Amino acid sequence: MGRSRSSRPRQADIAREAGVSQATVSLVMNGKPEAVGIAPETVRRVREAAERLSYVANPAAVRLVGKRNRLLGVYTFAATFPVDVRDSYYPFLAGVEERAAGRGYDLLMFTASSGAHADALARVRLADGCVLFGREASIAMIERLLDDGFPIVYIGRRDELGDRIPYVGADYARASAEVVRRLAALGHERIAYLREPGDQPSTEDRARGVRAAGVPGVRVRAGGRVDSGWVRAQHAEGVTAFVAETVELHASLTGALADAGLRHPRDVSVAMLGDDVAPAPGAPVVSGFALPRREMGRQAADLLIDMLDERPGQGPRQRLLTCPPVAGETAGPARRAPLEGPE
Amino acid sequence: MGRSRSSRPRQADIAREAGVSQATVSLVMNGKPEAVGIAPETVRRVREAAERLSYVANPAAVRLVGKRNRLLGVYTFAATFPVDVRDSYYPFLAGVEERAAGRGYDLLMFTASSGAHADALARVRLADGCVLFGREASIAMIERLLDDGFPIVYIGRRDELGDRIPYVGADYARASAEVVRRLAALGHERIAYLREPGDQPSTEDRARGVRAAGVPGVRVRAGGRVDSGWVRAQHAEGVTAFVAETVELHASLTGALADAGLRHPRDVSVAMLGDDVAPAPGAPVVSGFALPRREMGRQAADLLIDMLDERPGQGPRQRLLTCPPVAGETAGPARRAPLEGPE
DNA sequence: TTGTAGGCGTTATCAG
DNA sequence: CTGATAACGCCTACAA
Repeated sequence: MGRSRSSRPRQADIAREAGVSQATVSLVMNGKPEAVGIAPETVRRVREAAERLSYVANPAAVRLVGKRNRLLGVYTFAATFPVDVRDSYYPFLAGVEERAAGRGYDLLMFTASSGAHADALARVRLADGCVLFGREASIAMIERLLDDGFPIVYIGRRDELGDRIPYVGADYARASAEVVRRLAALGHERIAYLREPGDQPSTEDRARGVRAAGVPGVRVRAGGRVDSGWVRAQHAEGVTAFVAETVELHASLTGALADAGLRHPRDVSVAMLGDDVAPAPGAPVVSGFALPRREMGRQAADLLIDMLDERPGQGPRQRLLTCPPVAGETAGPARRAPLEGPE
Repeated sequence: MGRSRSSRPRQADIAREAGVSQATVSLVMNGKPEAVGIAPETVRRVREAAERLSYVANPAAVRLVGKRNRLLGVYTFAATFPVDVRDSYYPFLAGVEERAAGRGYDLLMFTASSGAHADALARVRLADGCVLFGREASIAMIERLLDDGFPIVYIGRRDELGDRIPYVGADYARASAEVVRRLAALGHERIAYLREPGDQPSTEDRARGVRAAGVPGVRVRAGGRVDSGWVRAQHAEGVTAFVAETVELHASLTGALADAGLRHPRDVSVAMLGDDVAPAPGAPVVSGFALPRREMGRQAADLLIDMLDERPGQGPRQRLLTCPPVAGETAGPARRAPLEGPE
């Protein structure tokens, strides 16, 4: 008996069944039988035999010989925030997956368990190329991958490596400027802007946008959580609008506002330089702008696959997508500060 | 110069670097160097070279020789709904990922474009095992995997294959019964139940639960979208509550109710046999129950990894998790039907 | 203690 | 159209 039972059929088994050679089976199964000039009758016999034995090519063998695994890596630089970043991560993934599926790639998601970038540096190479994202990227790791000629695309702008690294980012600067201008148009003259510490491009870009808005009364606070004392003080100084860079800062801000007894948008306006992917049920839509996450994922995957398939890249290797503004419910017309006394 | 740049390093490359044979590299990398008796000095040299080149074993090659590659597969039988099922898919994925990360596995997500399940399910064998999910599973293919002894775990109950297939499902029957009983307790005597056509376990289980609730005035409608005419007719016949099996049916139902000028929960009550993962902003919380998606993902991954690592399975191979009820905002006390005339 | 050789299932290239 | 044969990258006896 040919193959031992319980092991799956190989091309050799089909060949025997159909009375042909294994090479013929390979040719038939690869879809180009007539191109090579194989008798229709033979093709039929082979196909039948394959069907009968319910043959499927061993993917490991196929990929081994193809020198490509048709795997698209997805690596996240885990953030250190308490909030589950995973939530904001899936929309990107959806976009990547959509394109990968369309172009015949599977996704290899590297789990951020160890967080040890050293190990990651190697594991990432399990895939043919890799989409990277997350603030707090390890530039050393990225540089190393680039040096080795390993194909990567970053989701999010990265300028640390000049034009060496392909990316698909969001135009934070422009969108942020618009947010501030909208607030100004609503009559807000003093605006407090809460930014993250550090110098990640995503942070710097937004800061630049805020400055570029050209609204004079903007004060900046870089750093962590805020409390009711701080917001009360700001309000007392005439601040009528708060702009938080991230979801985390926004959460901190709304908490502080609530503690301080300030309602928004009634007493003050609140905006965010981004959006909230996983809003609490019943929470108001935050004013700000939306990240085209899915589209970023799509374009990143396309860019990467173009590189892998050695296609002539259709577009630039570094792209910034525009972010649609979100009017939201947390910002409204400015109301002259605390002249009314409590309640 | 050894390998061409941009081609991933192989054991042969390391061997050259370390001045040993490729076989030695394999022995060292497989962790049993001292068992075979390799000089510590040699081991060190090999390890260093591997590190320097960021070596990782080619998963295809590993699989071809019949060894594990610590990749956990994830495959979704994409539904054919217009609504993006992906949304309800990520919470499961999050659970799977969490456990995979914790136990040292990376995730291999198999993508299937437009019902090409045959091809995709063949590729699945590149992983050590696979978590499957989605309604509309292809039983034939699952059976094939089982026959070949390929480790799989289904997320969702599957009874088509008896006890051959391990799964982690939700206890739809019990949760559904509770939904109906809650409506009854609110005074609803005539309830219209909209179920999907077909005989998927998830559908049948819920139907069984609805029957088991023991509420006499329940009428069933199996099939697609409903319109305002239908809901109006039901209402006229004294139906005061509607139960939709799925998000899709629920969406159709609320549309029809709006068209018919019926408000819920004021005029009629609405419940769902499940929850809405991606509710529209500002949409009310739908009464029904929650699927413990993340936990299902966790347990499925654990179950599968137990099989892969040949651990003594901690629990049963087929599990049903209970679904916490969700009071929601769409169901309320019954209000005697349309005796009040319009407006 | 280390190297050599055979094989996993497939593709691809030859000369027959 | 068919055999034979050489990769692909890795593992594992078996030799030395």
